[in-house]
Amino acid sequence: MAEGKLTIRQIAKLAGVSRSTASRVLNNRPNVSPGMRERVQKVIAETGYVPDPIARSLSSRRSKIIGLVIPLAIQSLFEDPFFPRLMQGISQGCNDHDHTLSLFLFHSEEEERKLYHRISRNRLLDGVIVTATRTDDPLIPQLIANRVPFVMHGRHEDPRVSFVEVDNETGAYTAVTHLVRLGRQRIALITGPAASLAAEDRKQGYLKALQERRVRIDESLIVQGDFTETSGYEAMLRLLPHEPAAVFVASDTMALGALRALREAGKRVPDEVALIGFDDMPQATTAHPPLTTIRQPIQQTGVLAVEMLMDILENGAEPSRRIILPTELVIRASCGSRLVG
Amino acid sequence: MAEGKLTIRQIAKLAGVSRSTASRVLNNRPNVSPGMRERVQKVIAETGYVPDPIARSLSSRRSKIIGLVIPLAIQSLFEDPFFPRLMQGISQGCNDHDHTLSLFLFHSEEEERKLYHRISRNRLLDGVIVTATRTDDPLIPQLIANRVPFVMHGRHEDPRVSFVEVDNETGAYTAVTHLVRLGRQRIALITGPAASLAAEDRKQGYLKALQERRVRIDESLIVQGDFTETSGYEAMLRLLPHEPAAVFVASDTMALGALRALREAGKRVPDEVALIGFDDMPQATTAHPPLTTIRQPIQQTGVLAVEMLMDILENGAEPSRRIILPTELVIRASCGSRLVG
DNA sequence: ATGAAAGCGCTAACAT
DNA sequence: ATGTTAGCGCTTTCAT
Repeated sequence: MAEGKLTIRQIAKLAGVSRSTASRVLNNRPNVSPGMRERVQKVIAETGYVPDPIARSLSSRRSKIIGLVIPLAIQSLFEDPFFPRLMQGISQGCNDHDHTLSLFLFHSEEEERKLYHRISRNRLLDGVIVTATRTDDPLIPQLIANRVPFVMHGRHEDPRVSFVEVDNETGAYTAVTHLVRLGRQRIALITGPAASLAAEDRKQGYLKALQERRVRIDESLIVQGDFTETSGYEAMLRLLPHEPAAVFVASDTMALGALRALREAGKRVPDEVALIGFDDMPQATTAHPPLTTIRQPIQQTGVLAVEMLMDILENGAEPSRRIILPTELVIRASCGSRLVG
Repeated sequence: MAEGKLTIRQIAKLAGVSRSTASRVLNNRPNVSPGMRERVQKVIAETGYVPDPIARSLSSRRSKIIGLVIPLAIQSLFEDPFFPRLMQGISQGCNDHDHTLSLFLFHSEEEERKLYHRISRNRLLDGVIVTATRTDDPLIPQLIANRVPFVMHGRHEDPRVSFVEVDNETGAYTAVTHLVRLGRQRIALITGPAASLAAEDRKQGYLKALQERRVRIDESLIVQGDFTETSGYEAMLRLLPHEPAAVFVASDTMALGALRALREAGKRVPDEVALIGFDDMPQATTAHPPLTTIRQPIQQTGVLAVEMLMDILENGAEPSRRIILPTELVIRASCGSRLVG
């Protein structure tokens, strides 16, 4: 079976056609007679031939590889269950569209700088998906300057940037409104890092919900975390002296931390303090008590990010695209009511 | 600055040398006079030229891309904090060795089959890292048959397979011995899936520790989980009627589930039931009570897997390599003693 | 030490 | 509908 290396030349020879014809059937292109097509396909099947993607890339100028870049600035979050979900979605999108996924993580600023340069100037990647990062992450302008097609996962303020995100503000608004309707006073907020637009949007949703209900904003009821469990724990500790009756926590992971602080302080949830998280991670279900939360379709955002990128690859980056997906309130025990608000 | 597309030809022209010379300095090869070398380097720096990796790959037959394959069989575990850690290690290894990492996940058996075929026959990847999977995963023989250099993360029984793993048996042995020394009777085991060699090795360690102390093995104290939190919970539920005084749980994630079952059953940990997990995940520290566990150097195994693969790439796959890393007992509150056994 | 030239395996424009 | 041919951008003999 293995007569010489298996190249399109071999296939063409074995099928008794020219390389172009072999190439045509390989790429499912028209202008091949049914008989020829079948003959070539038979040879391909028999030999198990797979065209060399490198050679293909060189001549077609499309590598069919896209990069997923997770900047250093948010790598502390990489252990959050959020990422596996996102990666599953992105991987699925890639597989669906017959592309290979490359993953870029960094372990020092120097490494990041070096790879940012490569990613933007290299022609290895057809396009890039960048996860939400500091708004001033230098990768974004670099990608734009070098005309590398890319999509952000999470919104970005530059109007030229295409992104897919989730309606964080409305999600947070829904959560807080739910707490208000349940009659909770003194609703606190554990927010995410200041540099995160998602965190910022969730904070806006919180503020909007309270303002709409004419509730005075109490700054001492707003503390900042960084999306990690520990930061949720510490934030709750700082909140405790101010006696919140409810807390909207900007991520489930932080909510788990808050829950831990509450348990150690002997506070009953939801009786004394009601809690609502954000994300709807698997752990939300098994938490004690189970966490009411705002579900966001993470995996789907991954699939859509790939789809958006494919669209850009085919039709150009302009005009920029935006997709904003809705969230959903999932009521469990931690908010003190199974009533839908 | 941008006169024509930036190719090695341009660089050579700008530096006033031939392409060969430009190529030599690009690849840090000898036989270039210092003066020439400097001139070329200057041009490269000024233009920000990055050689096209695709063209490079085609002519050098080395893509500098390695694949990380996570088979469908274990994708339910992909949300375990284990994976981000592993991926960070592997990514670090790749960056250190100037290689790109591609990630392969699957979402159906058909997709897996198709991609297995490509991965093995494609010359896109220089090599592959495969995470521990079913012992009969068809990928392994396919990679061998097609002479694709690869390394397994987790041991494999085929003697031709190179792998890096952790000393699971000794780790488990240490954990159980610790429980014995603390005077616990009726030490139970929550094990991982039968198809997992790591789970099997941990079970062997459990058995060995008990046998060595002449403790009778009680089959009703051995229940199987699948490494997920829920399975740990359910396993503990099944264990409860048999009144174990201690449980060695084959992963921290399952231990968290066991802890939940224990809490709901009103059992005090460690007073009534002592617990030791495996992995030393971040959650082990913040669990209630904090989890005594067997720490395994996950990230390091990732780095080493890449290093082993690089070695194979340079020096051939034979003889097969094996690295087995030691584990470490980390004593916290859940085992009922801070005494080192 | 340097350069000329032959590929690497494929796609795509062009010719038939 | 099919075949011929010229690259894609680089590495790598082989001359010099």
